[in-house]
Amino acid sequence: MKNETTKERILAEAVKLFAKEGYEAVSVDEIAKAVGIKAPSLYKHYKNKRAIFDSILRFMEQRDGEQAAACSLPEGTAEVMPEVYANASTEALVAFSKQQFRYWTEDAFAASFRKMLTVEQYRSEEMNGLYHQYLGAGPLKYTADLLGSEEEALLFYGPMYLLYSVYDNAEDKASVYALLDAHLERWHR
Amino acid sequence: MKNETTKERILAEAVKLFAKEGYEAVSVDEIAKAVGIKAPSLYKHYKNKRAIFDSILRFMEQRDGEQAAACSLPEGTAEVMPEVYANASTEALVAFSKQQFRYWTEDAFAASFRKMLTVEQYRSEEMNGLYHQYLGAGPLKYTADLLGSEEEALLFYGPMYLLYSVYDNAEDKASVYALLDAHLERWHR
DNA sequence: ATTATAGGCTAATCATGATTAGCTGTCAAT
DNA sequence: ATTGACAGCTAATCATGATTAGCCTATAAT
Repeated sequence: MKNETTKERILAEAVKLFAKEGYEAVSVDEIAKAVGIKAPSLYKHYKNKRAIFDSILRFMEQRDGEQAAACSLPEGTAEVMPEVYANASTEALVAFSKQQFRYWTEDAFAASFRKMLTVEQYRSEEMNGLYHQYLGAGPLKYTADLLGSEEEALLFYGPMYLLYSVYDNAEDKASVYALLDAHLERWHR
Repeated sequence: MKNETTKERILAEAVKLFAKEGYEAVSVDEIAKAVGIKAPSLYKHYKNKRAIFDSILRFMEQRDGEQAAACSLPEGTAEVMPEVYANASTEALVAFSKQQFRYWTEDAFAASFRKMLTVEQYRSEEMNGLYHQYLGAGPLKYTADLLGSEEEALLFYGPMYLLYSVYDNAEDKASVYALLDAHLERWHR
């Protein structure tokens, strides 16, 4: 066993390709080539192309669980646990948001996954749901619950959401982090 | 000749499909079926599949030119024409933004085009450029020029940008317009 | 009336892409 | 030393998808 197993390499290369081209547009051959093996060998690790995609989803789901667990912010919605929300400070939201942004931009797998969701979001109900859970309505609603206002949430999360897109294209990534920090400063008070 | 020519119908159906599935994932057969003809007949109107895609881009480019011309806001960048920018009022930006939002959501072709750019944005430099020109860094920079601050621009355009995504999923579209209006109100002053 | 064109159709063609079959070498455990 | 699972490879297979060829009909212009 190497530092990274072939099965993992396939996942890593596949998510990169799916992010760039979209699931349908990527051939099994392309994935295999990226990994450095021949297409039929892929089938020793995954039942078929779709299974690779599904594994990416399951892998991320698991990762997300860990990420959430390692973080102090409450899970669930405000309706179910209002008292917990009342205590959560805006400071914590800011810190959490900064961490989330770094996660979705700096972590190679997460960054590819984010792009993959972006390009797959309109293909099915399921993908649409995941996109919103991770990047769209999900974080927005979460923020709204914490800030107690949908409009405030829009003002808080909208710029972050836009910065993902800016980040992906920026020559100078540091300047984007500076913009993010400046934005988040507004909520320090 | 009908109200809408076959050639136009092809464009309309194709952009819808490309928005949902992505260019590569859509077969010529699928487009033909949506139009109500057989695949080979498509070739009487377009040289090949790529030509349909290119026509969509050119059509939108033209449309955009008209849209911009019919609008009072200045074209070009602040660097080239600072005096024009100094005169443009925030009121005008708000009005323009509301119009833009309605355009990218209510106009069927524009809405599909927006989604198509979203799902194609990572495939090539060209698509990335168009995505940002129409929806990402373009409007952001434009806003920054008018407001004189990148951070303000983020605060202004970020929420709008997020609302496109919210809109696409909303059961109740009117509530999204309400949110947009509430957001834009902030800049009335 | 004749004819040319536009636009639709069916039946190839030809390439690509997913997947399977079956062979082979490696390596750990017997 | 032997063996079995693992992971790779080459050579099919089989379906789908883009595109072309060639035919047919309506209709607009002569």
